[in-house]
Amino acid sequence: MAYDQAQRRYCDSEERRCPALPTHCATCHARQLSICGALDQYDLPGFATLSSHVRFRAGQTICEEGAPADWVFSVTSGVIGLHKALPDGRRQTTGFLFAGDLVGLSSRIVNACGAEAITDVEACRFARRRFETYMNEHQEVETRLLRMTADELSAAHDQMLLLGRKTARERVASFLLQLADRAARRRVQANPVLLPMKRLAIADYLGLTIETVSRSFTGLARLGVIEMVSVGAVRIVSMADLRDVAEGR
Amino acid sequence: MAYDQAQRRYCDSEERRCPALPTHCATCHARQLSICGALDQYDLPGFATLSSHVRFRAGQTICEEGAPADWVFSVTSGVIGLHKALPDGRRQTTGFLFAGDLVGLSSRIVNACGAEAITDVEACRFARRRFETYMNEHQEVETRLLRMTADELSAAHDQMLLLGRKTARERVASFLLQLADRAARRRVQANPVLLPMKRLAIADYLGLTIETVSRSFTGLARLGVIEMVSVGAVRIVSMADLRDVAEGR
DNA sequence: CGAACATTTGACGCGACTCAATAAGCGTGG
DNA sequence: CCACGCTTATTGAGTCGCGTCAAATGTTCG
Repeated sequence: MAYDQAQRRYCDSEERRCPALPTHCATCHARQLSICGALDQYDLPGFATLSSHVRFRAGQTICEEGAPADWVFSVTSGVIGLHKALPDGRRQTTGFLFAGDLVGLSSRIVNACGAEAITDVEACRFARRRFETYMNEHQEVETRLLRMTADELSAAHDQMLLLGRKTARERVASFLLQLADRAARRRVQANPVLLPMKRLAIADYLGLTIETVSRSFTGLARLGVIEMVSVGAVRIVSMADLRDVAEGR
Repeated sequence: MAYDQAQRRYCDSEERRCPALPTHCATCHARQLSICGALDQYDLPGFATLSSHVRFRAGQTICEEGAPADWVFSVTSGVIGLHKALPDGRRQTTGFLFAGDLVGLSSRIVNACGAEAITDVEACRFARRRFETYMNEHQEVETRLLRMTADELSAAHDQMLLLGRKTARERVASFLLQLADRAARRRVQANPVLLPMKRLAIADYLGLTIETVSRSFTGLARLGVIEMVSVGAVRIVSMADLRDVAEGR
């Protein structure tokens, strides 16, 4: 996460989502962490006192599906995975959240999804009750949240197309494009795409098994559209070709 | 759609979503149609003039994926299907909308999904620009829309679990439970579940083919958890057993 | 009644899953 | 620096659920 000296803040929130309101979290004492464009302590007096800074180690459970939805989190660094599960243990990851994203948009009374730290994570935690009260008192926050939730919904629809209709290879190609796209928007390294999550997490997100994910990577590499730099980094040789593969053309 | 003499309105909006604000559409001259709890002409003066009443025949295209998102629709009767498609024609239906639902929640500049009339449809149409302006001026509308969008997002996550991890039989069982649930909430016939859509529309929604949908119905019937009353009506013999099948237990 | 369309059923093939073995990463300690 | 053990990733062989293609049956409506 890069510190912008000119703006005196860290810059890893997504620019598309947070075009106007650069922010930081006053409860993170040592450093000023970008929390989310939706939440601006300057425009919104008293906001900073609502949150506390929390950390999670990779693999740690942040909240469980079906548990009371007491908290809203704003990711400041690291990656969080949201997931739903069936009684027999089959699991579907519904999304990965990066710095600038909010955890809990789809929850009301109980958590719609479980959340797990994919990497080490830092986040700002808000009591949902107070968060919602504050939101109702500050319409600009509510407007911003509505936009973010609508964007999430749109992304969920894309993922439904992926899960319902795409082949394994198309899914993995689409996933790489998603990651590259998000990285570019967050202004971090986008071409050798970094994969912060393990194969299992990717498989859970794409509705596949780890073996099929692995074979799909190999297949894409043999096609020549990507090169495996390492297990956790993929060079996209041709963006256009990868897009064609992802869309089944 | 039943007319409630006491409340002087039609009652097919979903009670869960529209708990407090019974409404009707002043532009529907002959009858007072419930449009959506979020949109109340009494609390919100001038609102009625924003919309016009439109009709679509079954099978008609309401709007196309990727086209400019000029309109927001509020369904007053019938069923609308939202879908996304790949260049080669593979199609995924992302949701079915019934009376009381809004079309266009996930769209911003262009339509995130295409929309098609599954049955004959009546709806109220709003110019998106004016709708959003009005929304910004009336926070209660925005609050309601945020809730509706969050609910949609939660439903989308459930569907991702279905598409990514459930077997064909589990998907069809889940689908029947969804329909029964919505019918109950809309206070219309819920046990012999009515299927207003064709097998192809069901298949597109569940990420299957029509043949597999058909075989799954037959399979569930042979299991004894449902009975096919007709092509468009299914009796649920045991709700609990059907739930067990849907969850893979 | 009959044509057009929708649904069901059957036979078969393929893509992704399962199970199993091998290889690659990675931290630890000698 | 390398040896060792543990975790994670890749590759291979075989199976199975769902897709494909084809035919039969049911439904709708002029």
